[in-house]
Amino acid sequence: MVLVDKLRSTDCKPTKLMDLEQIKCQSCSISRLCLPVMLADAEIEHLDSIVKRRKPYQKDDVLFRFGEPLQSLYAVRSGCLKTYTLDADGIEQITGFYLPGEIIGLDAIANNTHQSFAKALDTSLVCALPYNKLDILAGQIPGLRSQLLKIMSSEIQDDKALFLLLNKKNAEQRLAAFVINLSRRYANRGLASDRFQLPMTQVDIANYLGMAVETISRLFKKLHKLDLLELKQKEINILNMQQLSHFAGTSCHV
Amino acid sequence: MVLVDKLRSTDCKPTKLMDLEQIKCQSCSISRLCLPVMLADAEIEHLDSIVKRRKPYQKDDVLFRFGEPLQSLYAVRSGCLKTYTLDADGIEQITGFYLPGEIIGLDAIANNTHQSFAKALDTSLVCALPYNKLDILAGQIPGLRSQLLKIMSSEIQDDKALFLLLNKKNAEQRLAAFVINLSRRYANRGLASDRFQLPMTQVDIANYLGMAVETISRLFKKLHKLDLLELKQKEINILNMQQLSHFAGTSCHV
DNA sequence: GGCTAAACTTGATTTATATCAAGTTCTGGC
DNA sequence: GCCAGAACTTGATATAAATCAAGTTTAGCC
Repeated sequence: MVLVDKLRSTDCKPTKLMDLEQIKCQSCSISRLCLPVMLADAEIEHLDSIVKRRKPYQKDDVLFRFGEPLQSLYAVRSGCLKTYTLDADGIEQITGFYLPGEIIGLDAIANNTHQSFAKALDTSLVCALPYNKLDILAGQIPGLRSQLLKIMSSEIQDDKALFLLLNKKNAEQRLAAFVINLSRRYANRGLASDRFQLPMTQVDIANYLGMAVETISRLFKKLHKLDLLELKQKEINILNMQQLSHFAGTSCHV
Repeated sequence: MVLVDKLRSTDCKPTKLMDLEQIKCQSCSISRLCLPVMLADAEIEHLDSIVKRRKPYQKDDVLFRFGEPLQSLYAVRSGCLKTYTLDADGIEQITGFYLPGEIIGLDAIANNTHQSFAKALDTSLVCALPYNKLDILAGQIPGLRSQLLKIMSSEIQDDKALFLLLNKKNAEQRLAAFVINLSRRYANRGLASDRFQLPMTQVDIANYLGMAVETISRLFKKLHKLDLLELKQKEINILNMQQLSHFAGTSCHV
């Protein structure tokens, strides 16, 4: 099955789908990206006991909707998801993409209400972290408390970086930076960083980066012409990482 | 003295400058915006004991620099400050403005390093919250832990909203939304929301919103022509809050 | 109280990117 | 293996806002 193959390629050990749904934090291949960083074994077990593992979400399945009360944060185990709001005309406004090891729903903590919709872009496994239990556990385990604060701080950092990107950079710098950013996130989870599948459509990328799809298409072509990357169907192949990074950072007045 | 007058107008009780530097969390007029929300008296006292009150920062004084280790978060008591980074050419890129009751430096928690510069735009009083002590205290006081998480979540919410604003709205909607946002924040601290001083220059606003100063100037003029607001020197006078909000939210195709 | 630099204003011109229009290619379901 | 809808591509045109240029006003300083 396609699904099992996909999951296999995500995890180190070849395991059956059933096992992947049940796997514990202790043996989770992405735990170093997730919450259990630096926790003692007993503490991880404690955390593991509150985590609810969900059956895989299929493409277009919705995890939560705007306005729903916060029940759980979601840690992505495999696949990819997006968060989005709807504007006055009901048009989708994508606010984020989430890869394995990343936590969805942190913005809901302030007023116990989800601020966006979350939807799977692909078959995805997630762990649900019931927030009230997580909060209590954070009071008992100093390492978990610190880690939770760090994860939130990290999200604030990322948001500020995105802000600067959108506010100060032109279209090609945005797209280059977007690709570099995805690449770094794949590298972090131990996957190939110079060759990977784009989990979202170009329409989604355009929406997220505040550009027209046509512009995205033209710019991918331009980046290819410059021998910086190749895009075949949805597979990105970064040909010159260093120059692409440079391109993303500083304006290229050519 | 100008300073004392300014502080007086910010605080309920007329007090001497010396008192304001020493005032405790228990009697701080902005405490409901700051950390002590919902804490018991004894807990507030506990928090109060770690807060270091600083002499006022003068206009252009720097609180911390990019790359410095995180010592303290800063709670604004009066005045206004900005955070910014420098781009490759050394040009200032403003990432935020901070009003009384707001906390500066949350993005530094992830890797214990400040991610920006922070500078006073005006004579400003701040409380320094030593982070290691705050973290420990958060482990002892559940209400403080929750509040800290909520404040961080709230910052993430604000960042996402800003992201949507910059990504999806045109220049006049951005400016209108910026003014509305300031107005709401003044209202939150119990000050006039329809008539207030702009604490930053138009150059700073332009920088923050990713626009040219000329555009800001023209748009303020346009908003005035539409009888939505008045700008005299640095004093904003919102003439039609409802329409201005509407203007900020939905595109006005006129 | 006059001088200087910064802040702001106004108009003319340019430009990056959106929009419009009309394709082609890909993908999933029967 | 074919069909329909979605995704992507390509070119022509429009436009919002930047840039350039040259003011005027404001505010701090000796």
